[in-house]
Formats: sequence, C-alpha cells, structure tokens
Amino acid sequence: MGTTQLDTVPEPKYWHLKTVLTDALDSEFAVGEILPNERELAARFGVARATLRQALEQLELEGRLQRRRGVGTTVAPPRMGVAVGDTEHSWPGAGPDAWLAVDCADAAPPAAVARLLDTVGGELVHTVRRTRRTHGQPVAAELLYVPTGSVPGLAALDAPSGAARARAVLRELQRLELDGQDQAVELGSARADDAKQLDRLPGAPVLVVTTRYFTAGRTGAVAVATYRADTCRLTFGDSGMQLLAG
Amino acid sequence: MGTTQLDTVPEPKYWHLKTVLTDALDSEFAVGEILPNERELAARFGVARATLRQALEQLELEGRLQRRRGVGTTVAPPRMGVAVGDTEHSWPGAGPDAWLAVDCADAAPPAAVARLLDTVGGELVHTVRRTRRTHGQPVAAELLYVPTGSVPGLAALDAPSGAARARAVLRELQRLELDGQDQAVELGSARADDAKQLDRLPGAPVLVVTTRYFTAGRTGAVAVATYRADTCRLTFGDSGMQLLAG
DNA sequence: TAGTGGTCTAGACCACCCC
DNA sequence: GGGTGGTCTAGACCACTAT
Repeated sequence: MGTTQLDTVPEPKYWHLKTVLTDALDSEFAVGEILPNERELAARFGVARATLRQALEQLELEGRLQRRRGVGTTVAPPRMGVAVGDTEHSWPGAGPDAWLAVDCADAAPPAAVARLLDTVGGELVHTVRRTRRTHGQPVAAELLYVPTGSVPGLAALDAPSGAARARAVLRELQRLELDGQDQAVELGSARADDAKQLDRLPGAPVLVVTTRYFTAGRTGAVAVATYRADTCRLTFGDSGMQLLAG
Repeated sequence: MGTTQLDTVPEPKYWHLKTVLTDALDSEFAVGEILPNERELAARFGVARATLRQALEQLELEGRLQRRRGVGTTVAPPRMGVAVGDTEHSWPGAGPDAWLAVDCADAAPPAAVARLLDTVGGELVHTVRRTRRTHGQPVAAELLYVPTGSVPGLAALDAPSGAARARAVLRELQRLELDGQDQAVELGSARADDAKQLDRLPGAPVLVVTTRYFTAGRTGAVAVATYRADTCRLTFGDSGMQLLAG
C-alpha cells in the first residue's frame, strides 16, 4: 500500500520537534537571537503549548536555549569550559580564581557532609559560602565546610561572621599542607538559596561537585559546589579543554 | 490577622510536593519499595496528575526514584560512585574495568569530535563502541574515536568490523605511550542508540564525559562517554570517594 | 487483559519584566 | 498594561509490562 516506511516506531511529537528545532538553531539562528514566543511556536507547529514546552525544556537542558520569564527564549552561546580539577592541587581560595567569599557561619553540617568529614554528628564546623563568576556571569555557588580543628589559628578576634570571617578561614586553610584531593560530580537540582546566587529558578539542573581536601592524614575540609548545568562544561585534567568552541 | 507567616513566596505546588515526598522517602520507605501509582498519589495529595509528575520527575533527576513504564515507581538506591578520572592515566581498555567492546566501524566523526582530533573534516576514524556495566547494571555507553594514523599497526587481516575489530583497535592503542589526558563533564540527554544501551528512554538525562588522550604531542584518541545521570556519581582524583554510602 | 508510566490536548491563571 | 515564560487542571489515548 501507499504507506511510507514508518508505523514501526511512533516517535513522540516533542522528540521530533526537538530535532526540527535543533536543526533550525544550527542553520537559521544566531547566538542571542530571540525565538518567537511559546504560543506562536506551538501554533506554527500545530501542537499544544505543553508539547512545545517539552521540546524547549530538553533544548534548555542541553544548553542550546536560554529561557527567562517575562523576557523570552534566546539562543544560548556554547557552554563555558570551567576548570574544576586542578592538576596542582590547592586549597580553595588560592590562585587567581574568580571566586568571591560571601559569608561564613559556624553550624552543624548536613549528614552527608558530616560523613565525609571525620566529625561526629552535631559538631560545629565553619561554613563558608562562596560564589564563582566567569565572564561576568554567575556559574557556581559553593559551601565549604571546615572543621574547627583544621584551622586552630583562627583567632577569636577575627570577625565572628560575614565575608571578613570567610576570608580569614580561607587564609588559615592555606597555611596547611595539602596532601591531595578527591572529587565527585553528580546531577542535582538547585536549592532555593543556590538558585538565587545562580540567577536561576529553584529546581534548575545543576552539576554538584563534591571535593574532599586531605591534610595530615585526615579530611581537612569538604566543599560542595553547585554549577549551572545549562551554561557550564566542567573541565578536569592536564590542560583544560577550553579550546572547544562553537 | 490570623494569617500565618506565608503569603510572601507562593511556593509552587510541585515544589512543596517534592519536599513532602523527599521527607517521606527518608523516613517511611525502604530502597526498592514500590510507591502507589501516579493516579492514586495525585488523588491523595489533591493535585492533577501532571503536577504530581512534575515532582516525581525532579526526584528521579536527583536519583531518589526510579520509574519504569508498565511497572511502577520504586525507591532508588544511593547513586553508585563510578571512577572516571584515573590518577595513573591509561588508555581505554587497560585495567580491570567492566567495559565491554561492542562494535567498531570506520566513519567520519561528528564535527565536534573532529575539532578535538587534529583531523580535517571528512577524514575517516575508527569508531569503537563500548558499554560499561557496574554491579550488573549498565552505567555508560561510549564512543571512542581513533584516527587511523594513531594505530598504523592495525593489520588488514584483522576483522573489518564487529567486536573483534574493536578489541584489535584497543590493543593497538595500548602499545602507544600515553602522555596525558583531558576530561570534561557536561549535562546532556541520551540519543536513541545510547538510551537503548543504558536501558532508558531517549532523552533521559546523562552526564557526558569527553576525554582527550594525548600521545606524541598530538591527540591520539577522543572518547565520548554518556553516563546515566540518575544512577551515577562520577568520581575523580586520588582515591575515589566510593566510601560515601547511604 | 489489567495496570503502569508516557504523551498530548485545550484551556486557565499567575509571576515577572519592560515599557 | 501588555507580553513573556511558569504553573496547574481534567481529561484522553498510547506503549509497555506482567499475569
């Protein structure tokens, strides 16, 4: 009969839409260009808005689109390469990183962090909050957990909290010898506080990088950094693949 | 008035649902346990099924739930730690990895890969497909691109394609001296072929690990491995944080 | 065949940004 | 105020799995 070769795998509409849009982005749109709004796109493709949104969501997840409420949908630039694993291990805060110490408080760490530190439950640790920016855009929000035992030199006369205290903790950390470090990457969704720092809505996909810093045979500190998954490509190793460009 | 302290931030329903379900998972459910089906859960919480699904999708993204069509929704075990960055750099296929060479073909690589290799566009490369399994479950699907110039010893008398050919290419690679390697991690969604190997639906979230292998001052090979983002935590560095457990 | 999650629709209203 | 994306509803049908 006159049927074409299909009927075998009824590809979901949103999946087909995604490929069509991907091709269009590659050929007909420039970075930063604004797409038609969702209602018009849905009408143009003859699908419900929810279906169109399913395709847009995947494209945003893949870093091809950027959507902002009240503004519109734009074509995203290629992901930034962000160096995460230093070949020459160093304490956080060392080197010319674009990190900004925001705040510091003494509190009991979450259970998952307490397990990585060698602390018993309930013990207080210095909790330093930092932000990382690249090319003017926020890319990461980090919480650094430092057991009080790791920085005995921290004087009581230092500021009890705030950015000054955060810098004091980092300064003390860097006096220690770093034996090595350990990292893990997993997918997560941004908590409300992190989302605010990253200029995203809560629940936005993030890459969670957990780093253990070893010193004197113990775990001297643990950092939990959440990177924007839509705009970042995390690089590890000898030379950083920053050269990969559009 | 008698209003409680809210009204300031009308938290979305699905977000609130997520926290409620998270707490329930922590306290009332065991790993592997089956949740009530979506229609019943939605009725129980008094929301539309689509809203309930939005919460479930996030929990699946965070590795807390596992959903299978035709079966149901179960409580997922903690993510597996999967070693990705070796301190002692080695060619793929070396060591006691749970990798399985599946196939091999000679083809022109995608543009993004051709850019990483030093090949000109259109040049053929050996393309080896491998699968990685851990604890009996598929965790990664990899495509390894090896320029023909990297493995001149590959004899014509080797099998022209198939798993045997794949193993022959890996064997030849391991004869070369490896100067170092480079890795990048980013979020992606599974293509249809990868999804099949990973036992997931197309579009499932994956962590894409791109590795460049350097030898003799050039890029000897490039590997693009897609890891299941729901079940895997990628570990890098000195000792691998495999100890992190539930 | 019965039950599950996956896809899709056609609406509605809300939060946010910019003019 | 007008336009954008974000949330939510109440249905329907489909694809898959197990029995």
